[in-house]
Amino acid sequence: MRWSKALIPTLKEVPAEAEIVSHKLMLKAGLIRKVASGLYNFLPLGFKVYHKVEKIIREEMDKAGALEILMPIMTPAELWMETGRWNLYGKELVRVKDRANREYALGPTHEEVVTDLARTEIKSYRDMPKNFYQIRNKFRDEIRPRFGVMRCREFIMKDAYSFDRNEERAEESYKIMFEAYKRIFTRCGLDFRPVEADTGNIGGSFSHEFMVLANNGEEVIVNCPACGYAANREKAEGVSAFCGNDKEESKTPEKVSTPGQHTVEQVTAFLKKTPSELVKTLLYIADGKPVAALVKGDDELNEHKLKNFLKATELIMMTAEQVEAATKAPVGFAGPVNLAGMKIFADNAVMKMKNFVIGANEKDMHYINANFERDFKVNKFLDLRTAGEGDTCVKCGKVLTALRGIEVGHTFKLGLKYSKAMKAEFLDEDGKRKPMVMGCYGIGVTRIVGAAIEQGNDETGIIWPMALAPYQVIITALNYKDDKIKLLADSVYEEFKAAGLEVILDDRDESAGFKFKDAELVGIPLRVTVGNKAVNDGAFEINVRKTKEEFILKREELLSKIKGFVEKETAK
RNA sequence: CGGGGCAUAGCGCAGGUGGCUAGCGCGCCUGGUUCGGGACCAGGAGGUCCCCAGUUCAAAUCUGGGUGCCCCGACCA
Repeated sequence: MRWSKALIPTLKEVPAEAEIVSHKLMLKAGLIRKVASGLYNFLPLGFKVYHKVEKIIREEMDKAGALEILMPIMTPAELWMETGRWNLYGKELVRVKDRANREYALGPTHEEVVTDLARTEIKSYRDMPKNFYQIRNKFRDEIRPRFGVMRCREFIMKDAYSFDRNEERAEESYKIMFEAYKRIFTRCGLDFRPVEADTGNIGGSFSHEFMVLANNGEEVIVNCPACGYAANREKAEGVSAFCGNDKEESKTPEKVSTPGQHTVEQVTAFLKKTPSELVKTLLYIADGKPVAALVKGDDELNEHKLKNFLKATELIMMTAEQVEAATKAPVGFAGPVNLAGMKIFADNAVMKMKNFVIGANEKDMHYINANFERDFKVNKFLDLRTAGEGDTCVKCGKVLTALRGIEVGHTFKLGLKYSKAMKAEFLDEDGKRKPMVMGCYGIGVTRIVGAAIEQGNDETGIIWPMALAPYQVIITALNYKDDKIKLLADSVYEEFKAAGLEVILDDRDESAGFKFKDAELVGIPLRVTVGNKAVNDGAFEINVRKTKEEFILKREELLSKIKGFVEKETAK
């Protein structure tokens, strides 16, 4: 490609809308342009990178035995009703009507559609295992699209779905995908980590997320450097550093006045205690029923854990009015004593506490020296708190750390959730009809482009991993109007092209500095400068974007050295 | 969904106490000079001042309503 013929609209100033570095650089380097909130045009350079990611994914999926198909974006409501997700998915589902007023969802994921396909086409255990995948646009009406291509309303996802005759085979399929994912992200040149994750909206028995490690990541990963345990914060387990004071003598409970003290910090400071000596009572409505959750004052309740335990489809914190109705006291004084009409669940860390502070369900009043059993009953102790940095690892007992990550892939072992709901059955060897055991596996293809930049950049611009770079080499022809330089630059360009290198020739009538800056911004891994030094002395300056190394090559060694470098840098 | 902010040329911004032809930098076009780190000179093009209504002799500017975009929050006991 000749730069003069391309469309690479680099910017000196970034549009004010961009917040994080990858978004800024994608705009600045002319990779994307916004159409509306959460909707982007991919310009030629950005789309080239996208294609590189897509190619790697397709190669690895095919190698893993998955079968590429194409399913419609517009999917009939009836399918979604079969699994109940027409209602469950909520506002995130983009719904459209056709001229006959029939309803459709623009697919946010395709479990219903593939399961429908599988139930008609897979009839026997002999037809399995099967793994269908597609690479397509997905639609999710996000509450808040943000960070450019990271969280979009329309994005491109690779989604795969496996069908097996039993649990064991399904686990094999899962493992095959897990390994394929590791290869995919490795080949993309990303620093990533698979972590245990919550199953969320998709459902199923267990899942892993593939996180690209980055400071701007939306996800928090709880990680044990000692044993390798790693999980999404939504799911992670950890033991609170404070382990309780259950050896203490039980003291007499006492109602104390705490006028105007609402928050944990206020109450404990007022009573000259620490937050870890207080148990906070959080009130929720779970599928219409009130529940109370107790966690230590300095811990955070993990709503995912509570929701999963209750098997609730909806878990909403009570409004101030609901709290008043339930506790007969304003918000800030809720406690577990005499809390009528609801079940009380407490975090494991609370179990060992003694003589703690709780709300008294009375305006401006708290109890001190409260204890379990004597003062109130707990229906069940379980892991309810959000784990974090400084906790003790449940696997090995060492200290946990926290990392930030961008979720680029997610694998789920679905089990029978969809096959049962949609009657996707097959005839097994024993002549019995059985539901297929499913797995599903997603990769955010467009998101990988952003994640790669988030991981590879410096003050001058993007630093692409070789495997994702839109071009492997840029030939910067200084003063292309000069016939000698033009002739020489063209000959190098043609030679590289013929040798199969992905090369762009900067033949624009711009100053040297301008072209160097653009090459660095756009992040081409290798730059060959053709100027007077090349014409007069046969000295071609090579610049390595990533390391800022600089060296001089002779004309005849250019191709082989450059080619060697590209091959070495491309992860296999 | 709650809170906050912004909206003026392709991008970044100024103007705003109502007033005459709406500016600046970058980018863009023409010509010339330059040519190894975002060059210089001269000339030029480009605007429904987000939209609708109101106040007024007069609205980018004041008032009301709407829309779009961005940020924060949705962990409060």
